[in-house]
Amino acid sequence: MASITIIDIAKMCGVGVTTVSRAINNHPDISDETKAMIMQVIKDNHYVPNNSARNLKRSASKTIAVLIKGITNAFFNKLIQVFEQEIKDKKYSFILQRVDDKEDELEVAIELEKEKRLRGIVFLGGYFVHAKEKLDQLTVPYVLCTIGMTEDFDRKEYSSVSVDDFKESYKMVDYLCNQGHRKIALISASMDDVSIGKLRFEGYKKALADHGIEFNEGLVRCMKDDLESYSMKNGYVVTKELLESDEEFTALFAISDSLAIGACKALFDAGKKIPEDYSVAGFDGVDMSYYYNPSITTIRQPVENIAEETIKILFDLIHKKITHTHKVFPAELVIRESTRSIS
Amino acid sequence: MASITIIDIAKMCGVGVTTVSRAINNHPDISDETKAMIMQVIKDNHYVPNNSARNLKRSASKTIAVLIKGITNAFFNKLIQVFEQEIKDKKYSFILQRVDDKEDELEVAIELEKEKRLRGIVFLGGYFVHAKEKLDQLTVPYVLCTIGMTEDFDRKEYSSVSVDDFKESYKMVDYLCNQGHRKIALISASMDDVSIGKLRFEGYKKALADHGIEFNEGLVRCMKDDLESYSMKNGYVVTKELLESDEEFTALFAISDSLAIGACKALFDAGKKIPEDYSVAGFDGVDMSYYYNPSITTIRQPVENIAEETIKILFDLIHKKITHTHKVFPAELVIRESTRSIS
DNA sequence: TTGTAGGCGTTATCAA
DNA sequence: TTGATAACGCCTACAA
Repeated sequence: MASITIIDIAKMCGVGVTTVSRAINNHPDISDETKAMIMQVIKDNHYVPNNSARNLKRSASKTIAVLIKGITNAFFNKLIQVFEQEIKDKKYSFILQRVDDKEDELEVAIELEKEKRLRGIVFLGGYFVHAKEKLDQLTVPYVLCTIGMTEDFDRKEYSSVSVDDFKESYKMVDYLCNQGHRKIALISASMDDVSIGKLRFEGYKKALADHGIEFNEGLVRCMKDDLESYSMKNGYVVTKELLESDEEFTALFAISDSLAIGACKALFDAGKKIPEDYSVAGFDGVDMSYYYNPSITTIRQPVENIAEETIKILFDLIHKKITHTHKVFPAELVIRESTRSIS
Repeated sequence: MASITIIDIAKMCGVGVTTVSRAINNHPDISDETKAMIMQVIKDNHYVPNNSARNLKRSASKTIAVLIKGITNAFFNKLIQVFEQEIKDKKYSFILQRVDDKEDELEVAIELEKEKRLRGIVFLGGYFVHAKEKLDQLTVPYVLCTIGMTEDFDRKEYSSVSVDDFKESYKMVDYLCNQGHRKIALISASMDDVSIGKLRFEGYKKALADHGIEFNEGLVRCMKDDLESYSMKNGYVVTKELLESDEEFTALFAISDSLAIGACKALFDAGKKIPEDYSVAGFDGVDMSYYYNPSITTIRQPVENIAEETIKILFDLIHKKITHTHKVFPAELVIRESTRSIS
C-alpha cells in the first residue's frame, strides 16, 4: 500500500509542497492560519514524513550517535541515560546504536554518519584498534568514552574520557595488600586485550611489585572467550577453575563487578564465606555491587562526570573550540563488606 | 566535505551506475570480471553506499525491527540475543530501537516502518494501550512479546507471545501459602498499570483468596513513579517503607527479580535474615536471581522459547501463513534459598 | 506569504 | 551483459 506523501497533503490542502514543508519544519515564512490548517490535515490523514528522504536531502541533521559495544554491560546503562539527557538539552537528537561484539564499530559509524548526517559520535566500550586511514573516513568529531587505549595509538589523533584504569586497578590491589593480603587472585580479560583489560592487569602487577610480592601466574585467570565477556557466568566459571587448581589465595580481585559477583557465587558454592574466608573486590561501582550480599568492595567510576564531560568535549569539538582532548577522572575506592583485613 | 557517490565510482570504473549498483547488490546480470574490478575500486576509495538513498528507493528491505521500552530490564537482554540470532539466520537484518519510557512506541514504529521499509516489528515491554485506528497505520505484521494485555483489547487484532502472568503469579503466591505463609507482602506496579503489573497483582489476590486469606491493602506496595520502574532501588525504597509501616509479614513477593533484590537489601539493612526472618520471591528468572546470595526463588520465564516463537509467528505473519496468534508458554517455579517453609 | 522546479544518492525499468 | 533515465519523498533556491 502506497504511503501518503507530502504531495498528497499539499493537494488536499490546496497549497504547494513548500508550504507543507514549512508547516512541518516550523519555518517562519508561513501564516499561522495556513499552518494550522495544514497541520490539521496532516493529523487527520496520519501523514508521517519519510525520514530517509529527509536525511537524504538534509545537509546536516542535528543528531549525535552513541555506539555501544556489548549492551549487556550494566555500567553503560547509567552513562547512556546521562548522554541522552545532555544531548537533548542541547536540542540535538540522539541515536543509540548497538554494535555486536563481532562487528566493526568503525564501519558501523562510517555508514551511520552518512545515513543520518551525524554531527558527532560517542564510542562506548570495545577495544578500538583501527587503522588511522580508516579513522579518517569519519568526517565528524568523535569521543572515546571509557575506552582505555594503550600508548601505541597517537593521543593527538583522538579525544577520550575515562578513568586511569592502570592507577585505579593499582589502587585496589594496593588496598588489598595493605589489608595484609599477599596471595591475591585476579580475574582479568584475555591476554590479547589491549584496552582496559590490559591496563587493569598492569596495575595489578605493579601494586604487587611495589609491595614486594612475587607475581604468580597461577593466580591470574582470564575470562573465557566462549562465554560472554564480563558476564557473571564468566566470573563464576573461572573462579571454579581457580578453586580446583589448589592455588592458595586470600583475596580475589575481578576487573569488573559482574565478574566479582560470579566469583562470589562460586565461592559460596564451595562452602566458603566472604569476607571471612576470601576477600572479593570488583571494579566499576555498578548498582549491583551495592545491592549484593555481601556488598562488594569496588572502584566506583564517576559515571555522571564521565558522561557529561564526554558530551562537553564532543560539542566543543563540533564547534571547533578545542583540538583533541583527553580527560581522566579519578575513581573512588569504595570499601564495603566483601573485603577484610587479615593482618 | 562531499562524500563519494555511486556516480563517482561509475566514472572511475568507466561503467554506468547501474553496473556499479549491480556489483554492490549481488545482482546476477553482471560478469564476474567487471564486478571484481568495481569492488576493488570501491574498496580502494572507501566508498560506502548511502543508506538513506537506498531505503528511499527500495520497495522493501528485508529488515525486522525490535522496539524495546526500558532497556535497563535485564530480562530483555537474553531475549534480544535470541532475536538477533534468529533474524540473522533468516537472512534478514535486525534493528534494535530503544524507546524512551515517555515516548510512544507506536509512533516510533510507524515512523521507522517508513524510514526503513520494515517487513515486521517486535514490541517488547511497555503497556501498549493504543487506539485501533492508530494501530492500523502499521502496515507490516507485528508481535507483542511478553506484553501482558488485559481483555479489553480484542485478541483478534494482534499477535502475542508471553507467559500467563496471572497464572504464574498465582503459582508463586500459592507456593508461598503452601509453605505456611499467610502474611505475604507484594511489591507491585502502580495501580494504573493495565499490563503485566495488573495481571500479576490479580494472580496474587486470587491465590490469597483461594487459601482463605483476607486481602490486606497495607501489604501491597507499589513501585514509586519517580524512580526507575522495576529497578532495584525501587524495590529497596518501597521495602524500607513497608518495614517502617509496622505491617507484619513473613514473606514478600516482588513482581520482578530486580525488585526482589532491592527488597533483600532493605531487609538486610534492617538486620533481618533471609529466609529465616522473611521469605523473598521474585519473578522473571534473570541470571542475577541465581547469582544473588541467597539465590532467589522465582518464576523463570522460558526466554528462548518465547523469543523463538515470537520470531516464528512474525515470519508466519509476514508470509501470510497464519492469522493472528497468541502463544502462551508455561513458566517454571524455581525454588531456591530465599524462601522457606514456616509451617 | 506562497508555489515551481531541481536535486539529494540509489535502485528499477527498459532499451541497446 | 550493459547503460541511460525515471522515479523514491523531501527540502530549498528562486521566482511570483
